Amino acid sequence: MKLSNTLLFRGLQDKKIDSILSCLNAEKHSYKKGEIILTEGSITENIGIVLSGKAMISCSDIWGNNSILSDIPSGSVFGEVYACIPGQPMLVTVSAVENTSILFMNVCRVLTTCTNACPFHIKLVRNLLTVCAHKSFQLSQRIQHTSSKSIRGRLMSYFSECAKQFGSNSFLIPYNRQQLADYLNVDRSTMCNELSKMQKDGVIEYNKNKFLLKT
Amino acid sequence: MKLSNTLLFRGLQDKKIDSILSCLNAEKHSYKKGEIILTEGSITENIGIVLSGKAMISCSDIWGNNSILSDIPSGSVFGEVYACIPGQPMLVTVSAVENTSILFMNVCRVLTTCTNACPFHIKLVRNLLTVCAHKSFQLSQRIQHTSSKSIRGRLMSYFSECAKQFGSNSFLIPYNRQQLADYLNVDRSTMCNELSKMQKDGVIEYNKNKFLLKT
DNA sequence: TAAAATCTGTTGTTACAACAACAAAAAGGA
DNA sequence: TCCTTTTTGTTGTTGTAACAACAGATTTTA
Repeated sequence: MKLSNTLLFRGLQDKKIDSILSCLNAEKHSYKKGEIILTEGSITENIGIVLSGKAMISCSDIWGNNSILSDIPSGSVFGEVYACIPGQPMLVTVSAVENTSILFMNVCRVLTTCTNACPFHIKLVRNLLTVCAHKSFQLSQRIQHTSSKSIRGRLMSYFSECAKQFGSNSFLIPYNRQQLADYLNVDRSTMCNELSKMQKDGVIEYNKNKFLLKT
Repeated sequence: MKLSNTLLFRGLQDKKIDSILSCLNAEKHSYKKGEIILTEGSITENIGIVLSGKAMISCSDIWGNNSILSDIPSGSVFGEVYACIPGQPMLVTVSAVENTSILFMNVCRVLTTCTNACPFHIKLVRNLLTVCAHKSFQLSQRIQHTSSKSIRGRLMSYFSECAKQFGSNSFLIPYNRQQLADYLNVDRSTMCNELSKMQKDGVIEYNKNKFLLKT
C-alpha cells in the first residue's frame, strides 16, 4: 500500500510523507489473523493505518453478542476518533481479519495548537478531517442498514449500497456470512435461510461473496 | 447560546468569531417545531449550529420506520459530515424538535487549501475535527445501544451511558417515549411495557423523563 | 375551563427472528 | 491424498418483539 494513495496522505508528496512519519514517531506492527490490535476500554492517542491485510472494528455486549461496525481495508485508518478525543477510552475493539501490518502514528502534535503552522501539518489535519467525516458517514450507513425490522430489509439495504458503490448490480462483499450477520446484527443461520429464500424469490443470486441484485 | 461556548468555536475570541462568521457567510434561520431543516437526499455544503431550541437527526426506510440517530441540543453542530464530503447527498434528515433557530455557515473556504493560513481558520479546522470525532463517537454509542437483541438490554445500555454522563444514577433523558423507541429501534408500546416490568423488577424507577438506575 | 390533541401505558394476538442441532461443502494442513 | 477445521446451508421449536386497539394521563389552545 502506497501511503500517498491513502485518504490520509492524499496530496502530500512522498518526501513530505517521510518527514511527517518521523515527526509523528510512526511505528510498524504486524498482527496474525484474529489477533486484537486495539482493545475496548483502552486509551490510545495513536491512529493506525492498514498497510496490508485487513482489520475490522467491532464491539460485543455482556452476553457475548458480537457486532461489526465496519471493516478496515488496506489503506484505511482507524482510531482517529479516539486520537481526537484525548482520554476517551475506546468503545470498540479493532482486530485483524487476516495477517495484517499496521503503521501507528502519534497525531497529538498535529492536533495541539503548539505546532508550528507548517503547510504539511495543516494539510494533514484537513485530511484527517476528511477521514473522520468518512468514518462518520460509514457509521450512518450501518445504522441505516440495521434500521429495518426484517432481515430481508437489512440485506436489501446493504446490497443496494454495495451495488451503488460498485456501480453495478453485481458486486463482491468484504464479509463472510458470520461477519455479514454481525454487521447487520442478525443471526447467521436465520440470515442464510433468508438469503436462500431471496434467491428462490428471484430477488438476488449469489455464489460465495459475489452477489447479483436483480431488479 | 453563546458561540464561544460551543465546541466549534472553542478557544476563539468573540471578535475573531464575528470576523469568521462574516467570512463564512453565516445566515440565521428559524424553524417551527416539527419542521424539516435538511432533507434526506439533498446536497449541502453548509454546516448548521443550533443557537436555540433543539433538533434531531433521523432517517426512515421505505416502510416508514423512523430511526433517530442523535439529538442535537443547543450549541451543537450538524451537517459537518456532508460539508466535509462535497457532493455526497445526505442519508439523513435533520428536523426541529421544538422551535429552533439555526446559524448556517459555508465552511468550504476553511476546507479548501486555497485559504490563507490565518491562525483562526486553522483553529476552526481543528475544532471541526473535534466536532466530527464527537459525532462519530456518538454514532458508535448508538450502535452499541442497539446491538442487544432484547429491549431491556438496549434500555440498560442506554441508561448506563446516561448515568455515566450525568455522573449520577439519576438523570434526565432528552427523548420522549416515541423518540427513545426510535433511537433504540424498537416499538414504542413494547418498550413502555418493558419499562414497567423493569420498574416492577426494581431495576429502575422513572417519572416522565427522569430515570433512576438502581444498582 | 372545556375541548382537542398529544403522549403514555396496558393488553392480547401474531409473525418472525433467535436458537439449537445437524448436514453438506469448502478450505487448509499433514 | 486423507483428515481436520472452518464455513455455509437447512430444519424445527420457542420466545420475544411488533402490531393493533384502546384507556388513561398530560399538555395545548380556544
